[in-house]
This record gives sequence, C-alpha cells and structure tokens, in this order.
Amino acid sequence: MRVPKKERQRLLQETIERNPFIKDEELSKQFSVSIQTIRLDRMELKIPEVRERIKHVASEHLDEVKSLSMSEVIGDMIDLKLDDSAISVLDIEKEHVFSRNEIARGHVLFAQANSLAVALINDELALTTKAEIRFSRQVHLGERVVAKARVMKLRGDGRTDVTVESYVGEERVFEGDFTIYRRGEEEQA
Amino acid sequence: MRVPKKERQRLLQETIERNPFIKDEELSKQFSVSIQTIRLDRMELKIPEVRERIKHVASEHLDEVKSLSMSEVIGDMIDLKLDDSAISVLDIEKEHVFSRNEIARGHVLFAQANSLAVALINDELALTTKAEIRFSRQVHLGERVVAKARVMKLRGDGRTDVTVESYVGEERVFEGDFTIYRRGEEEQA
DNA sequence: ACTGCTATTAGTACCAGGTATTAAGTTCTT
DNA sequence: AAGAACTTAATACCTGGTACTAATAGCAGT
Repeated sequence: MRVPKKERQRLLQETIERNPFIKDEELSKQFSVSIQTIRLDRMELKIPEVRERIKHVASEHLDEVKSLSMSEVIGDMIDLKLDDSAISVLDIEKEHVFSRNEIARGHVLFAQANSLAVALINDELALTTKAEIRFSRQVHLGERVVAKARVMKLRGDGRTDVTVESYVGEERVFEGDFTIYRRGEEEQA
Repeated sequence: MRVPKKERQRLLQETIERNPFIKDEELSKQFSVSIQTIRLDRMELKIPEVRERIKHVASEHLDEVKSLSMSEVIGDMIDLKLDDSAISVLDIEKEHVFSRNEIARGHVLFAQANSLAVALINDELALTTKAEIRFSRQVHLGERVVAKARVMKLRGDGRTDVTVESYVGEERVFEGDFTIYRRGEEEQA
C-alpha cells in the first residue's frame, strides 16, 4: 500500500497525466499519505494545482478549434500566386501519425496537398473532381513537409489541372495530380 | 455604454460563449455594472461559474482526444472482414465542410476511404503508396457517407489493391483505387 | 544509544472566485 | 406618489488550493 518516495512520485506523475482532473485529497487517499505530502511531491515535480491543469487542457482545446476553423488550408500557406503557384508548410505532429510507428497517415499529406490545390484557384467555388497520387517515402513525426503546387493547365470548360509535390528537405515524399473544378456546382471537393 | 437588461444578457451569453475563461469581474467592467448584477444575469441564463465552464471545455477536449486515439479509422467501422471487405460510416459535420458552401472537403472523403483501406489489411504495418480517386458528387453538411472497401488483388510482392466506393443513400459520391503496401518499411501511408 | 538527516504530518494564515442570502437603494412606470 | 423591476451592497461561507512554520517519525552511521 505504502510505496517509497521515488516510486510514489513516479506513479503520481503518471496518475495526474492520465487524469489531470484529480484533486490532492483523492491522490492522498490513493497513495495513503497526507495531503501535505502530495503537495510537496507536486512542488518537487513542478506539477501545478488542479485548476491550472484543467485550464491548460481547456486552452489546448480552444487552440485546436481555432486553428482548425481559422484557415481552410491544412498547413501554413507561405506563398500564393493565384492561378499560378502556392507553397504551404506542415509540421508533422502526434495527431498526424499512426501511434504504432509514428509514420504520418496518408490522408494528412493528401489533405495538405488538396487544400493547397483548392486554395490556389482564383474562384469562389473550387472542388476537387479527380486526383492521382503517389506516396514516395514515409514521413515521420517531427518532420516538416513543404508542399509546392503549380497550375499546369487552365482548361476552357472550368477544369484546372494542378500538380502538387511535397518534400521533406530535399526528398520528395508525395506527388499528386489534381483536377479542380471551378464555379459550377456539380462536382465534389 | 450602459445597455438595457435584455440586451446585456444577450451580449453576456455571446461573450462567454466566445471566451469561456472570462471572470465575473472582467464582465462587470465590460458592461459597466456591478459584479452582483453579472451574477444575477448568469443565474437567470443558467450559465455556470468560470471554473465549471473551463472544466467543461477541458472534458470535451479529453473526450475528443480519446475518440481520436481510440480508433485509427475516420468514421465508424461497422463491418470488417480482414483482407476481404469493410464498411464504415461517417456523418458529415461542420468541421468537415467549407464554411462558405457547406460542401464536404475532398480530403475528408479521402481520409475515410484511405483509413478504411488501411484498416482492412491484415498486417502490422500497412501504408498507402498510390491512389487514384474520383469525386462524383458533392456531399453536403448533415449527409451520411457509407464507404465500402473491397480487396481486389493480393499481389505477391506485398502490394494489395483495394477499391473503395462511398455512397450517400443510393448515390455514389466517391470512388478510389488504392495500392497498399504491407509489412516492409519503404513506403508511405 | 545518541546524533543527524530525510521524510512526513500538522496547523495556521491567506487567496481567488465564486455561492447564498438579506437588505437597501434606484429607476421606470403607471 | 406608489409599486414593481432592476441594481448594488454587505456579509457569511465554500473549495481547492499556496506559503510558511513547526512538530514528529523513521532510519543510517558511528
């Protein structure tokens, strides 16, 4: 029931990480020590009080919601010449990868490329109708993917061909040929 | 500066919705009324105190994180025969659509199809290497997309061809031919 | 067995951001 | 001018802490 200090602190850290909502009182019961001991432990481990922990979780949440609804593009657009070319950057984070092997999921790279291709079109309505894509190398957690889109052909009938190539450093990791429909309301993005 | 009660309460509700972290004191300054008035307003509007609001935001966040890491599939898998066929369902919600026209973004449908195709593979490591996709009709906010994946060919070299067709009711909205690599570590999903 | 050190517990004062309640103005309206 | 609706004030109390001081327990070394 009663474990040594080091062990207790390890478990404490884990416990709080798993459930940031837990109060000192509950923790003290769980580890069969006084509240004061728990507080000393938190001090040593630099773990803030419940309310601060909850606030932190909540603000992370808000950040996420914001960054999702703030832009219609996945990744940060760093250059845009309408109907010509565009570049966006995406840093691969935890939520983008398979937890098993820390390799980015295919649809993340696709999403970056697709949203870039759509943003490139100088028209109110732009929807992807077709795409042909190749993943040439895995992308790992922590890597930075730079996607470069270029308009290849502006067809008369409202279709535009866009090619996107994504790189990590010098290496190409993704390639896609997109056909984007503009204006009309009959196709799908 | 000083607005009538009804108006103030409307603004109060909005303000708190936009920023759940705001305290009564700040609110009272913003509306140039006393703290007590703010508290009466909250009572009438059944808006809980700051800490409860923050807690609520935080717990929503935790739910999300859980449901994200719980399944590696976008959408709900409702049928799965490994190396044969699988079906998943995805309800199109606000976060899936362009705010301008409420049409689902292409990469949402792609993500559903791609993750379904990958999940279908009976192997530890499965990564998409190639895909050819067609969006045959727009999908709107509120619609339910049913994706059906079927293994077409199990090649000897570790490659598997999977076809995914997605429907809203009877109508096909998406079609994709995926090549999935299994086992090896040289390709990308 | 006594010293010395760490670890633990106890106790008190204080804080933020409230709730709950009672009472006293203030305004508007009729 | 009277009554109702609205606003402010004042006070006691709550939770989940911080900060600090002080007492006690447990054990190692000599």
